[in-house]
Amino acid sequence: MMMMSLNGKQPFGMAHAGGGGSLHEPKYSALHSASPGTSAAAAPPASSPSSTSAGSGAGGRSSAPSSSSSASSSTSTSEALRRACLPAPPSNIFGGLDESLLARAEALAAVDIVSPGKSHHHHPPHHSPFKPDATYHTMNTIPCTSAASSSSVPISHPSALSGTHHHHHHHHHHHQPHQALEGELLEHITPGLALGAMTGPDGSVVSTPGHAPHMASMNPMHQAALSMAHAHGLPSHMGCMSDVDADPRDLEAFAERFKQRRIKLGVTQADVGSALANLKIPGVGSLSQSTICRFESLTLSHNNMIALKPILQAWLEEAEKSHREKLTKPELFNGAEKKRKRTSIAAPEKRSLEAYFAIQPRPSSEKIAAIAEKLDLKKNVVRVWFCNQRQKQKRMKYSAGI
DNA sequence: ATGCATGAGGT
DNA sequence: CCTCATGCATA
Repeated sequence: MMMMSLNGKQPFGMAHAGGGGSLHEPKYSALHSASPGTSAAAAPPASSPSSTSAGSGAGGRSSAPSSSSSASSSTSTSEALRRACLPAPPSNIFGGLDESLLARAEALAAVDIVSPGKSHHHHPPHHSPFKPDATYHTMNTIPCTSAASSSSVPISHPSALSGTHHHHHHHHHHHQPHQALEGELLEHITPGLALGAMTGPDGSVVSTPGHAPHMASMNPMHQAALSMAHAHGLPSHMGCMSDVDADPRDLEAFAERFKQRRIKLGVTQADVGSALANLKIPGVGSLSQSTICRFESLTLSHNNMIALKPILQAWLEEAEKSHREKLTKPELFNGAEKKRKRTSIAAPEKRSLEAYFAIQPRPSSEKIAAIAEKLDLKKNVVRVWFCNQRQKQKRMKYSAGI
């Protein structure tokens, strides 16, 4: 009974605090909508070349100054470059692959070729003692002292703006690694993946999150920034920048400045995320701590970074203004119960997946199913894993080598 | 700070 | 089913 503060925020600049306990109200982000590939609609608010976007726009923001489909990669110089830098040996199927890696992948691959006509009784000697995918969930007993909830602005407009965009697309042929190889050299390999795995890192002991009520010391100014809700238009000068600045270097610089100033204001990443909704930027709702974190660490796609920059910049300006004025308004937070499961893929399985990924980043459904069965994971889990892996491979990070 | 997940929008 | 932008749940 007496939890005064509302949300356990993470200690500022740092992270890793169980502070995750941040309970925010259901945030609906309207900021969504991606226009992959060729579409080059403007990002969020500022950029939109067409005035119409603002009014209707809401949900639709798309970015993509450059095409992004993996297939057509060369459309944008920067992106192509970026990707080229990533530590993923794309072409060398065997050339630069380590043997150990290959071995694992092969072992894995063996699975799918085994089934067809032959005896498919390749049942694993013994796989992990327990389901690798310990899908655990923790009851989220939110003791949240729900305060007055009110101004939740779930600006959710499913509408998408698809404006005129120049798009040029030349398709690239993509030679995909022959899958035949698997059938050839992998057959005899023994799937020893599961062996010697159990003892490993996969403690799988998910003990209690143990969030300590670590809120007691709040900076006097800490809340000031959270609530600036002036709906005044953003500085007009923004209109031109969001559309054109796509330099990773600028983004990197901005991200860093952003983080530093944010910390200076005593605001957590989660705070920023929620506060974003208070800026009544059309089409912009709140964002999660994750996203803010990723922005700061540049672990977002290039397009995403570009799209978010103007928004975060706007917030920063507002926050600093408010801070100066020492405007203090009551916080409004709310908690909602949400549960979700996060399957944890054990180390050995993960290694196998990685190995396989090195060979074939985009396995077919059948293969995925086979892999899933072999690793004793749900097919969907495997599929999602591959999706996420591809995304990671693509994300920006210190890829700004231009 | 990250791993796995969900969903929208496109093929 | 994929890609992308995001987010919950975690370590």
